[in-house]
Amino acid sequence: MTERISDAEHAVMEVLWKRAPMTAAEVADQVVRHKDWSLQTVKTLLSRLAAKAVVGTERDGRRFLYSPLVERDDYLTGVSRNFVDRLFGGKVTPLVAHLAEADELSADDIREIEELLRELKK
Amino acid sequence: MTERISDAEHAVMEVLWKRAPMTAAEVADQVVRHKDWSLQTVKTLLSRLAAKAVVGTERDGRRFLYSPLVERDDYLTGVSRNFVDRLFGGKVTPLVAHLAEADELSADDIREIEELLRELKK
DNA sequence: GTAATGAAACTACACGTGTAGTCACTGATG
DNA sequence: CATCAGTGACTACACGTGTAGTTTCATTAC
Repeated sequence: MTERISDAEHAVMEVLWKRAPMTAAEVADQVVRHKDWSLQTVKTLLSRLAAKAVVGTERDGRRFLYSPLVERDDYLTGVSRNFVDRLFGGKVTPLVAHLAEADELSADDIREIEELLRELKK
Repeated sequence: MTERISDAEHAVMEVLWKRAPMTAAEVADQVVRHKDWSLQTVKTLLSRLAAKAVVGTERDGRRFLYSPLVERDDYLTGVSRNFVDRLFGGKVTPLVAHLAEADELSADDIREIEELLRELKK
């Protein structure tokens, strides 16, 4: 069971998944481009992620370097499965059907997905 | 902005979406088939949902009848969009691609989705 | 060596959520 | 009429989360 990652923590993870290892200050610099948080907030989130062993720390002199210990792909798989399970009875088709009905799928999207599925069958 | 519905509240809503209006006791009877909750817990959740105007109440003598005020479809659309936005940059294709790579899509699923997309293009 | 700086660690605090317990009221029953 | 059973209302309480402020410790600059 992968540890739960909250929304705010997820924003931090996205930064670390793009590049790692990074110092807290570097992470904060990146995060602040999207979220209006203070450095302290980002540090707190990093600590919580470290406490949950979702990121690892490595001492670099007087500061830490942080790196993800969980792969982005694995995380996405976990939450996606959970999402599809809870809301669509575990089946992907109803999810796609729903998005389509709600007009969340453009004609381009449909073409893209068809192409993707064609590839998958090979 | 539709009011946020928590996980536990969602379980209650699923019951009400299947049949409504229902009394608190009836809802609890159904919910308890899946969740190991007390009647009081279900009542609390109903109250919170009513406070958020996600369910409506109608007096029936000394008790209440509860009905959803939010359509299941609208709710699903909201959370799905939110989910796809946050995790897949708002694009559905990467979501499908991800599920496929993670082997969450069976050959049958793929056929179903292809069929669905064919229908959509008409 | 003392002061300033920068980093992590610790503390804070309100709000949402999961999960109930208890109270008060109102009809029904004997 | 006195009691009981069912119901909603109110209260509780711990834990997670968002969002920091404060403290402490080590290093760097004078």
